[in-house]
Amino acid sequence: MKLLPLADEPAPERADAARNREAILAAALRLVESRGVGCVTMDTVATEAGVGKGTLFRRFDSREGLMAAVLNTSETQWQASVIGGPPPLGPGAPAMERLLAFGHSRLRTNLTHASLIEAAGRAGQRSVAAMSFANMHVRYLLRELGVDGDLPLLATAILAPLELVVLEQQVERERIPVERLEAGWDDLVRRVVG
Amino acid sequence: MKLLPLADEPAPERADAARNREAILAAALRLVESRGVGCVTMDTVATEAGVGKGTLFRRFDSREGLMAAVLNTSETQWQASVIGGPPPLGPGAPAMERLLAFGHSRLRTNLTHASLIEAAGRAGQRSVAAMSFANMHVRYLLRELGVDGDLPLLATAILAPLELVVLEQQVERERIPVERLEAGWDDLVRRVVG
DNA sequence: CACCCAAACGGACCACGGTCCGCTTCTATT
DNA sequence: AATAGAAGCGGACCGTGGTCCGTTTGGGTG
Repeated sequence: MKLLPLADEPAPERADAARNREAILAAALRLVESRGVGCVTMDTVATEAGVGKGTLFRRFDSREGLMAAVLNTSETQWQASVIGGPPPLGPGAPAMERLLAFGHSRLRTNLTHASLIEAAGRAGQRSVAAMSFANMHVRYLLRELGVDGDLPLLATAILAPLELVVLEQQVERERIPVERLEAGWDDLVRRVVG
Repeated sequence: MKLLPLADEPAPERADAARNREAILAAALRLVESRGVGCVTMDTVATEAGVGKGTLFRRFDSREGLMAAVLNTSETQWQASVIGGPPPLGPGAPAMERLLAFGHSRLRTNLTHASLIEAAGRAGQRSVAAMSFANMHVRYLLRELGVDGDLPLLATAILAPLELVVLEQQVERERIPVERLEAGWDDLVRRVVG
């Protein structure tokens, strides 16, 4: 007899499903770093993973979804180093130093994973993890610094210039060197923190 | 005898080409506002404009390019009202008021044309007109306000939270009402201007 | 162990963006 | 007006993302 779930649990995953998810993710990661995001088709990933194309789409919804999942692995590592890594990015340094280190790190990370982020598109942004974590962390640091006001919005405002769309405009179009972007961001932060 | 062009002129447009460009743009605009950006295919536009598909792509490079061109028409109108419209958006109001009005207007415009902007993608951003104009205008107002520092970067930083990617996250995901976004932006600007 | 059915699978199929190339049309020149 | 050749045209064609549905498989039940 089956027990009725009281709250709707997220539906347990069947064994083969889990195995396939792993295989797909592994194949995708391998292909992406071997031939570059742009040259990885869904068919290729499916073949490489030894599954049908339908399976890819059931698991990850879309190409964007798959790329977002791939991106998520490195994103998770990064989050770990923010939460528990060495200062000044990790805990142990004064809030202001941490905030600046955070911005620089985020800026460079975004630039590094540019093509993946782009390929992940909206799926990447809307993944609860990515944006939400950064915002929460900045909010925390701002509070620590005694800033008052609408912290969620202030955090977003500070984070916005680090978004890939903005960075790309500046780096590619206007040929601004990364160091200047960092300096500019520091300036922004100091003005906002006051 | 043909006179050699001293500087490379942008190559004059043949009459039929110009006619077709008009027809395509008109058809695209009509289709976009009648059935929505998402339901407009390149084939449809071609048919509606009475030209071949190849012609579309020769003129506008890609779907993004076409959408960017469509977007550009309203963008141009908007720019006109910033340059020569009634205050506080247009000239005649104190710089701070103008700056705030500018932000609000930009915010609402971006939200209004959300789907088009998205469809225009990178082509929309990189169009020299759009981003470059806004940045230049903000720079001008900041200078007017006696702000010093790296004005191009400061302007970008102020503009960044008004980018569609950021706005959508806040409006759709976090259900933040537009009024609060405006207030938040005002706060940001005041902190930056000091 | 045999049975069942919901969940998962997979690959044929479709729609759309984008390219290619042989043909047509414009316009400069005499 | 005739001509030539460049610029433009168009639609058959291709690759890829995404869907659909008949078939297979996992794992709970008696």
